[in-house]
Amino acid sequence: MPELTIEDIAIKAGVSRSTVSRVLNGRSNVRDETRQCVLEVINATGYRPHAAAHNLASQRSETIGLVLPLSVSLFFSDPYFPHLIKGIAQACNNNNYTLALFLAGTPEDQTKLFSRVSQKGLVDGVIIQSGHHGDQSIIHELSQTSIPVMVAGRPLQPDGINYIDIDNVAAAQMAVEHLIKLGHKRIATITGPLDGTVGMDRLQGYCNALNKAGIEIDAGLIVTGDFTEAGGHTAFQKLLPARPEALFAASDNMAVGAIHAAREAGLLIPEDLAVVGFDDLPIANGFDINLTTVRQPVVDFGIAAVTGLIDMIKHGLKRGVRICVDTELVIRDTCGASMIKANDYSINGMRRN
Amino acid sequence: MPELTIEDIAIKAGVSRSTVSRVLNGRSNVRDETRQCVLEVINATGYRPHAAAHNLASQRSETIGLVLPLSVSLFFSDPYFPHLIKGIAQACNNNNYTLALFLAGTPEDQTKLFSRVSQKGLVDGVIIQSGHHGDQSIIHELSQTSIPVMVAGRPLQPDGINYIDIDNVAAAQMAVEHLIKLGHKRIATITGPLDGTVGMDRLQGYCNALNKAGIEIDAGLIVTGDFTEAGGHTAFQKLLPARPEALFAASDNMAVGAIHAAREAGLLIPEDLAVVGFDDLPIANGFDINLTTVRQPVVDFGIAAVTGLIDMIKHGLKRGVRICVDTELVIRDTCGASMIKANDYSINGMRRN
DNA sequence: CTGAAAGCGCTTACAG
DNA sequence: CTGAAAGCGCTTACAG
Repeated sequence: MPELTIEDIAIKAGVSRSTVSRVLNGRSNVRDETRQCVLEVINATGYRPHAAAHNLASQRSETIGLVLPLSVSLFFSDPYFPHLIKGIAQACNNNNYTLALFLAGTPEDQTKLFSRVSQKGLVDGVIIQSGHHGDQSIIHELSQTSIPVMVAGRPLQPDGINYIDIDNVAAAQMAVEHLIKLGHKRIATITGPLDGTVGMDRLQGYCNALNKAGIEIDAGLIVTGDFTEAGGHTAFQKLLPARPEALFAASDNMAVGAIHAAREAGLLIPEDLAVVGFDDLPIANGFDINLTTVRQPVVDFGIAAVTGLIDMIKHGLKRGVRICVDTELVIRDTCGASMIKANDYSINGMRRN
Repeated sequence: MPELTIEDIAIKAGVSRSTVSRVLNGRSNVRDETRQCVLEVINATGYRPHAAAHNLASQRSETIGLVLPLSVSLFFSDPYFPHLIKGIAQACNNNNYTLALFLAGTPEDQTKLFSRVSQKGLVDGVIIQSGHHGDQSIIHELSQTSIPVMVAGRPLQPDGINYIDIDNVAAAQMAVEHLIKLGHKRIATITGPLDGTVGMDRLQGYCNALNKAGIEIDAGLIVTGDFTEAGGHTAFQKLLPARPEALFAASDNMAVGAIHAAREAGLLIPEDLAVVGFDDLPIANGFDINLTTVRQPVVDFGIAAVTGLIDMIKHGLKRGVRICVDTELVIRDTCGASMIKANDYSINGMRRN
C-alpha cells in the first residue's frame, strides 16, 4: 500500500485535513456523521498518522523513557526487573505511549544518557530506577530539567524529587513481627546490599520490630546479602554458628538459597527454622518451598509509576510527589502453623500526595 | 535555559540554518573554520536538535523497536533476556539509536502491537524475538512490511525472513560428543520446551551425536524441561530411575537444578554423573558449581542483531538474511578431568550471507 | 563551501 | 461544526 498522508484521507472523505485531524485525536467538535465517514476511510485504508509529524506539530512525543542506571546490575539476576518492566510496558500500551529503554551498560553510557534522554521531542517523561550512590547524580540532573521525572524506589536524597516506593521499613517490620508473635527470639536477617535504600530500609524494619519487642539486636544474626539465591545460600552458612531459630530474608531468592543451605545443614523448615522472605513475584521459584513472604505488587508498581508520570505530563510538572504502594504479608508454610490471618497485616490504602 | 532552535544557533554563529544542519549531521562540505565556530556555539549553549523535527525532515527516526511477543514468558525467569537486552541497548547507544521496547503483556497487546510498531515515523527497524507457534504470525506480518526486520532466533518458518541465531544443533551435538569422548554411553538430556526451535534444535543435536556414535536413543533418557532451575530439578528426579551416567541439560539453569537433585539423591558430580549445560551467561548462578557448558555470547548476539539491522536500515531492506553467531564449549569441573582442550570444539567463524 | 527556499506531515488557533 | 492558513523545527536539493 502507498504511504498515505492525512491529506489523502481528507480528499477521500471529502473533508479538510483539520477535520481528519480532529477525528484522529478524538475531539468532540465533529458532527457524528462526518466522524463516521472519516473513520470509515481510515479503517478502509489502514491509515496511521506519521508519528514524527504528529510529535512535531503537537509538541508531544507520546513516549516515556525508562532509565536503568549502571548500578542496576541486579537487572541481570533479579526477576524483579522483568516484572517492573512488564507493568510499565503494559501501562504504556494502555495509554498509547511508546516505551523507550535507556540502559546504561558502561560508565560512558551513563554520562551520555542524560543528554540523550533530555533531548527535546524524544520523551514526554522519564521513569528512572533508583540504585545506589553512583546513580544519584543522574537522578537529580534529570529531576531538574523541565521534563517530568518519576523515580522508582526512594532515592538517597529525596528532596524535591518525585518518587514511588513501597514502605520497605513497615513491610519488613511486619514480617519480623510475625516471627516474634510466633514466639521466636533469635531472629536472624539476611539483608540486601546496604548501599541502597531498599536494603537499608528492610534492615531498619527488622531492627524496629526487635526494638519494639524489647529483643536485643545481635550483630551476629545480621548478614549482608546481594538479593541472589547463591548469596542467600552463602549468607546462611555464615549464620549457622549463631543458631538462629527464625530468619527474615530481604528477598525470596535469598530465602530460597538460605533454605537450601539450612536443609543441607540438616535443619527442618519450619520446625528448626522459620523463614519469611520478601517479594512474592508472580513467577515464583518453583521447587517444593511454599514461602511465607511479603508480597510487593511489582507489576502494579510499574503501572502506578506510569500513571503518576502521565498525570504530570498532562497536568503539569510537580516536585516532591510521593506515591506509596501497598504490601501484604502472605502466610504460607515456612513459618509453621499460625492463627494469624494474612490481612491483619496488610498496610492499608495506596497513599498519594 | 530557553528552548533553542537551529535558527538561534545559526544567528549566534553568523551562518545559515543549512550550515548548522550540516555540522550537526557531520557532513564534509563545510569549511573547517566555519565548523569549529558552529561547534563552539553548540557546546556553549548545550543545544540539541529537536528529535521529532529531525525525524520528520529526514524521514528517519533513529529508533529501533524491540518486540517481545507473548510467548516470551521466560522473559521473567531466564537471565538470557536481560543479557540480550543489554547487548541490544549497548549497540543502540553506540550507534546513536533509541531503543523502543514493545512487550506484549496480553493477547490484546499482541494484536495491537503490529499496528503500533509499523506506524510510520516511529521506528526505522525492528528486532523481534522468536518464540513458539503463537508468535509466528506477527513475525511474518512485520517481515512483510517495508520496514527492516531482524528476528532473534530462528522462526519456525524461516522462508524469506531475516534472522540471527546460534547453531543450536551443532552446539548441542558438540556438548554431547564431549560426553561421548569421555566414555559415557547412558547419556540423558533435559530439553527445553519443544514448541520452539531452540528446544527442538538442541534435542536434535543430542540425537545427532548419539546416532553418529552408534549409541541407541533411549526415550527414557529424554525429559522435557522448561529452562528453569526448578524445572531441571524436577526433570532430573524423573530421570533418576533410568540411572544415567551423564547429562546434557539444554540450559545452565536446568543443569544447576538437576545437579541439586542429583546431590540430594546422593550422587557425586562428576564421579557419578557428568553434566554439561548450555548458556554460560556472564552472570552465572553462583553456588559451588563449576559447570562445563556451551557458551553462547548473548550480549554479542544482541549487538550483532542491531548491527545487522542497521545495515539494512542504511543500505536497503533485504530478505532471507541469516546471521550465525559462534558458540564454544567451556570445559570446567562437572564432567571430570579431560585432556580435550576447549577450543578443539569451537564452531568457527561468524558467518553471514 | 554556503544560503534561500521548499518541504517533511501533522496540529491548532482563528474565522466563519 | 468546518476549513484555510500558519507553524512545529528540522533537512535537503538547488543555485551560486
